[in-house]
Amino acid sequence: MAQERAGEAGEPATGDVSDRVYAELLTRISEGEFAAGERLFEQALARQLGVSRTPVRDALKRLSAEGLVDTTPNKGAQVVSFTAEDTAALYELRAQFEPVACRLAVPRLGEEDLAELEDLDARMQAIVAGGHDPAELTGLNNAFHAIFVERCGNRHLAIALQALFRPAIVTRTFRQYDPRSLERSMQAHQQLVEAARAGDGEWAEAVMRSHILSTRHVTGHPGTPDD
Amino acid sequence: MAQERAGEAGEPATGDVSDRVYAELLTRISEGEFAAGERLFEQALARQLGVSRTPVRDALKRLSAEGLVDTTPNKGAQVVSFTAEDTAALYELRAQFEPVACRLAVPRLGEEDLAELEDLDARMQAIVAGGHDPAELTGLNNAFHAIFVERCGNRHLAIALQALFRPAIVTRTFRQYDPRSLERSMQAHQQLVEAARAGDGEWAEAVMRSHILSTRHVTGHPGTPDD
DNA sequence: CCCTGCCATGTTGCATGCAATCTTGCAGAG
DNA sequence: CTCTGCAAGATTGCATGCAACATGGCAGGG
Repeated sequence: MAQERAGEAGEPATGDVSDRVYAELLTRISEGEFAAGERLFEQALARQLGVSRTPVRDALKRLSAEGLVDTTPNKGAQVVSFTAEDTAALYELRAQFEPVACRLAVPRLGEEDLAELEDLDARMQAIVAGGHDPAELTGLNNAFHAIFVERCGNRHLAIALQALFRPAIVTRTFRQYDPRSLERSMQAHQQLVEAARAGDGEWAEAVMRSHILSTRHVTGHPGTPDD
Repeated sequence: MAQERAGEAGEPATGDVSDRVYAELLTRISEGEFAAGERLFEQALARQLGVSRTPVRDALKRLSAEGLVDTTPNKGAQVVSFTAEDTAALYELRAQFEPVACRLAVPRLGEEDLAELEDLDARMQAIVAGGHDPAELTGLNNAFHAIFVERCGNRHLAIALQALFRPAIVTRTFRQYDPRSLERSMQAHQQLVEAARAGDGEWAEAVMRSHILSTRHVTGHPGTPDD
């Protein structure tokens, strides 16, 4: 859900079933169904998803390349586990690089992208207004941020940035959502949409930077919202 | 040849044969044996390397995730081809980020790493002094730069940076080596080793930045040396 | 002569079988 | 009681068979 877009930015194109499995595993990881450090067995997943081991294997390899699972030669894959320092560093890097991607992307956004941003924003606000479902919100938020990364204009920068950002979906699950920060994030998203509509990359960059920084120092304790 | 280190930084660990195939394809691509845009057929490569299609498939997927080959759903993989703008942007990003990684890495380098840096530097100088073999030099240079990236202290930053840098090995093959820039690069490498020995991250950062920038503006024409 | 539709070939993608390796539990010696 | 060695189970990694899709050539019609 929300990751069902065929080609995000990297080279996701593999097969048909393979992509389904990948998407499934991705959402399961992001929704916290798999604990950090939990081993992922090919055969078990294959049975569960009603497919062969091959596409599962492919998906795990892909997740491994993206840094979402660790694989050891003859032992298989397990969900990454982060130390507090890792998480902090991750946010630090994000705060530095994502705004840049944002600035680069804004002038390149088409009407389609803008519409999607608005749609995602609206859906997130709807969730916040009603009953909170953190998992679903995480997915939408990822999609929201992904748009800027994907459209930054340089394939390899996009790949590199996604390598940085994707692991965050693992850490995020372990935090609660506090209403105050959440509201602030929603406002930031709205402002991002506005800046994007205005085609003002620098504005968007600034908003994105403050958006991320605002979540950084609360990292760990009371709970960061979706950034 | 220089890529034979088991685990670079990302999650390379797969199998035994699989890694061999990956390394082989990587060097072939970097040495320009495969033209840009050339299709890579699984079966053909499998026959050539005396293995099954499976490890070849794995290796191609890995290269795809790293942005070295493009894959289309039912068509397979082909070597990436860059526009001039892509290459320029790549160097731009490199100039921004690699020095940072370098600064972070230097304080973390152990005696072993320093020795390897010196060794690589020495071997590159030997090649320059004798008959030039650009291909071999490229491999050594990649290994040299990789050390800084790998030791930067953050796994995910390392992955992200490698996503940026690895594609450069494709573009580099298409340039000639001009003695003047080459000499300058060698000096930069030496200075990097010195800075690393001194544990001076900022110095190393500055050297690395100028090192990369010195190669940037000649990109395309007369030929950049190995950066 | 050019264009369109079909058919044959080739290639990828998925499923499955087998061997090598690692892990886990137990038995036996100290 | 603890530690070591072994053996059985389990899991990954590699090889191969089969079906689906894409590509290229050829024939037929305009």
